[in-house]
Amino acid sequence: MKKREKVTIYDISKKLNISAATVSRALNDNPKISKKTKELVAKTAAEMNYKQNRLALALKKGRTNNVGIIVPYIDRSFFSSVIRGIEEELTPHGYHVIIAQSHEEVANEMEQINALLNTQIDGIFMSVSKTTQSADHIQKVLDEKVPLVFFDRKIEVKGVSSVVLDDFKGGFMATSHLIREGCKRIAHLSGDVNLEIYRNRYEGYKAALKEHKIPFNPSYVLQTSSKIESGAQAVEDLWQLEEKPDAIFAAGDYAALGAIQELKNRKINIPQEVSVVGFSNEPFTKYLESPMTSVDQTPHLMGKIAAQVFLEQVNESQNYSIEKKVVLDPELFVRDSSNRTTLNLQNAAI
Amino acid sequence: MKKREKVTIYDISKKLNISAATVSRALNDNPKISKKTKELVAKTAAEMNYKQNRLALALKKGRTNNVGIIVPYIDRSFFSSVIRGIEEELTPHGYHVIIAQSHEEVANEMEQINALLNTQIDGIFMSVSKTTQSADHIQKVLDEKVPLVFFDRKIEVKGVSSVVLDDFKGGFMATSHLIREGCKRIAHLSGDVNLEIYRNRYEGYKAALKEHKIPFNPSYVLQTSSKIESGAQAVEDLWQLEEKPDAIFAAGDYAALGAIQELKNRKINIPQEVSVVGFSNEPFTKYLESPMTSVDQTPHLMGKIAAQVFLEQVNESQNYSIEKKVVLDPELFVRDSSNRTTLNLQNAAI
DNA sequence: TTGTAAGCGTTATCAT
DNA sequence: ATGATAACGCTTACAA
Repeated sequence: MKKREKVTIYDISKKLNISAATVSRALNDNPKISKKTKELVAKTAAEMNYKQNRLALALKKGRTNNVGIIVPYIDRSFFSSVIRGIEEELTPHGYHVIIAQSHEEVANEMEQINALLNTQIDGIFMSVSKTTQSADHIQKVLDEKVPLVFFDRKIEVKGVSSVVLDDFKGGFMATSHLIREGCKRIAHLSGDVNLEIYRNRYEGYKAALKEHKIPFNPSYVLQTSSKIESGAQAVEDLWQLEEKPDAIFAAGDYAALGAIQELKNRKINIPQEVSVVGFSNEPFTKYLESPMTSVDQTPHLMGKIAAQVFLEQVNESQNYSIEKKVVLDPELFVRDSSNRTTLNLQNAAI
Repeated sequence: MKKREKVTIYDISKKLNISAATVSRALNDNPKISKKTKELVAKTAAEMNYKQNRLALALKKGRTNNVGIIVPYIDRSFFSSVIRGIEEELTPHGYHVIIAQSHEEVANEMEQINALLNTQIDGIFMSVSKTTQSADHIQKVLDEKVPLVFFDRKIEVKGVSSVVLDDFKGGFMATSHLIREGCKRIAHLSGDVNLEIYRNRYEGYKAALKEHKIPFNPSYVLQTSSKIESGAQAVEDLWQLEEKPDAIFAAGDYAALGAIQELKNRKINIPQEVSVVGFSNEPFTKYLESPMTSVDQTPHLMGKIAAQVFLEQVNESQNYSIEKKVVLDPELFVRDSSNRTTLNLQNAAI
């Protein structure tokens, strides 16, 4: 492949018989440069098809205007929406977004962090993997004084900002909704307890029961993975019980879908006999034959706010340890799978 | 924010009283460096928490090991899957992936291209926007001798490699399948004709009709957008006709879903009275009450192959104009929405 | 085997 | 208003 030849400010300076410094200043609209030279330089640069080499700029300035995003998988609806939010907020500020996947493995997470630090990114956005327990690898980021923002899945690290959903509230809303619909024996399909988000959804569930004076029954709580089969299995297990549940609040939409499928297998009426609520508001939930009620995590907004938090952090020049914790409100989309009473007109539209 | 201090090879060289060049060589495992020095340098580097500045390396070498990907929207299931494929193929080779969105606007596409070229990416992957007509902005990429690979949506540019689906075949397979299921009056909901992919699906549809000696009826072809309402509207229009269709092949899953919804409104039996086939195999299609038949575009594979094409291109050092056109085979997932005869066991599993 | 010095393309400091 | 020069952190001839 032929070496690609780049036009530099030196080429322009030679052609115009002026110094490279002048060209640089003219290009940067420095007030000390005469209008005439500026125009001349601009014109010549365009003619020669000059393009600024942002690499050299980055080396000089010590910042690349690149940020890294580390997520478990980029093709999950939730994560790709967050990424989109970040991209859209940051692009107008001249930043570029580098993405990396952890595949839910803390080892990959470490590698990706190192690789990103090597490329001199100006910041890192990250949603930790399921297997992340300690904060050792996170500490390296802080040591380098690279701004870090957690979103959705975080671990507690002093001095690190985060933007997360109020998962407690989400669990509380979902459960309260079921109670309002008349459900009394509400089961909970919880997620991986290693992740704070699932613990919080569970706590929200318990709090709602308590507030409505409904006794908490531990045998109604099963841990599931975010797989359809896992949700179906949970129903099988629950239906071994003497007292069957009359509602299921799943901490994830896939588990909820599996539950629905197994309930239908058993000819159980949804929502009349058993109501179901999921979590995440995955796109598929609203396209089901009887659409599923689910808690929306506002991922696009989460991305945008995470980006804003980063921008604030970068612009604060003095104190080097601002920590901002943003907690977003979840939104409950009530659909057929839990709607025993009236049709919620507000959310009936797609 | 405190200026972050970086450890350079000079810091190491001072501490060890050797030259920076030796440090550099030792770090790069240069055979001319003694084992002893290498070990010493490695140890000291680790102690001092040295991290290579890949920016300086990039400036020196003229390559960043970053590639850019431009897609209409990153949070569309198809695109995020392709991106995932590219990322997974390229990460082991030390590349990082920068993503950018065009929002289906050619103007944004141009801006993103320029921005990416400025950051000195080593290659660009791109799926053109709906509004892209000419190749002027593409030519700039070629002028800079930056490897370019189109995926899925391409425009014809001499010397540019591409990885696309055989959309003709996809349309042909879908239509032939419907014919085999006994359908005689097959309607087609086509997509934006500005995009080659939709024209090809349409051509595949026509070819299948022809092969089976089924007369082509232009009033059975309607242009739709990739919206649910658009598919529903199409059914309304089609059902004005004297001779109603007995099958619908939609060039997109959302239009197909809209069609299904409207057919159900009209109490029309699917698939017995009208069979429906979509295109893209969006995740939601298999979770529908009666899952939808759809043509899969193997996006993850498409990403991986696009990445491989790029790698080949980079490694070819001599001729600077290898053009590779890869065409992937679509895969038909037969599900309930078109399955009049037997259950296809092979694809029955989720 | 190791050291010296130039260079990648900018910008910033200090002169003029 | 403009020019000369150093510096960002690294690699790589060329010397030694």
